[in-house]
Amino acid sequence: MSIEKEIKSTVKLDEKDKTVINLIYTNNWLKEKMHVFFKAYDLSQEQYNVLRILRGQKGHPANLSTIQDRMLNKMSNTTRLIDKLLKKEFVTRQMCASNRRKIEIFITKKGLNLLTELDQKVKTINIEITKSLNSSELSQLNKLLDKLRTP
Amino acid sequence: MSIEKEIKSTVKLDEKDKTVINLIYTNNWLKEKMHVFFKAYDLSQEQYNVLRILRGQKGHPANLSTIQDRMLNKMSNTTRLIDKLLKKEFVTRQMCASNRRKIEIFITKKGLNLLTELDQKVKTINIEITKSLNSSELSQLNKLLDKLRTP
DNA sequence: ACACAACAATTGTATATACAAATGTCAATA
DNA sequence: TATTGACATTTGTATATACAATTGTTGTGT
Repeated sequence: MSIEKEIKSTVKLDEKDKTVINLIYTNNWLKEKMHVFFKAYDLSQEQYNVLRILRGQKGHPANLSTIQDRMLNKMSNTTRLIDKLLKKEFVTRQMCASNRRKIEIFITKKGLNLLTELDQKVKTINIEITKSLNSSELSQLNKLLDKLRTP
Repeated sequence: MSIEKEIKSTVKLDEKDKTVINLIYTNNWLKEKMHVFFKAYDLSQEQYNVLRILRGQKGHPANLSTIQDRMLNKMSNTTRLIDKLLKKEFVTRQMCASNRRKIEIFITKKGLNLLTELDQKVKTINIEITKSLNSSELSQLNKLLDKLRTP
């Protein structure tokens, strides 16, 4: 359904306004789906993302500022997010020997196992989410989103 | 910049995964811009949206469930959001005479004045946000987002 | 008229987010 | 070698979000 019908707009929106509202609306639609998915694992989207960042380190530790840098949501509180992952034993933290200001964070075996389990399921949900677009439309959409963000 | 460079991904993503991440990433980029804008007015995005819904009622009241239905974010707590708007005197509430379960919410003159002031500025920020895309790209993007959400 | 399910809104509670302030550490330089 | 500014993280606090439970009201069937 078109975004105008979807939000029952009483006024005609121009294409720019429509795009902004469409992005917000589409994101809520997406967030809802992701939220339902991750809830079953007692994990937030951003926690999952951080675990993936840590796996991407391939055995090397990552410190908090590196993680924050790569997070999708730059504003969230990284310390407390890591606290949650620690409590679930998906990561460990230790002081950096060469620079005691820094904290090194590692993903644990348990964390890696969770990711392995999730890999397939995330793949599946991403297929489900994008099922209405064919591959040419997907790459078009990616191109347009990238271009939208160019400063 | 392409989403893969942007998130410094260490693995090659397929187009579907890339689209999902791109949507999340783009939304955070957008949310950040909107947040900065609305902060100056001590208003959240959703509060602004609710005021617009109320203006769209053209003098008729809206009750809570109607508002919730039209909100972009279906999950937020409408009662408390209205509380905030009440405190700022942008809306009034009164019990519905014919059905005392319902609450009728009206936008005040003060609320309408704020919206009038914001109309121009929102237009401006939406132009700023979408400045990298021409009008054909904008309508393409809208079409793709609408299609993405088709069930 | 009474019981009861459905409805509409509110309240409670746990968690997440945003941002400022504080703490501790390091590096540069006077 | 003290001092100062920058850096890295943590803590505090206010607000927002998610969702369950509660309260009060209405419509319906018996």
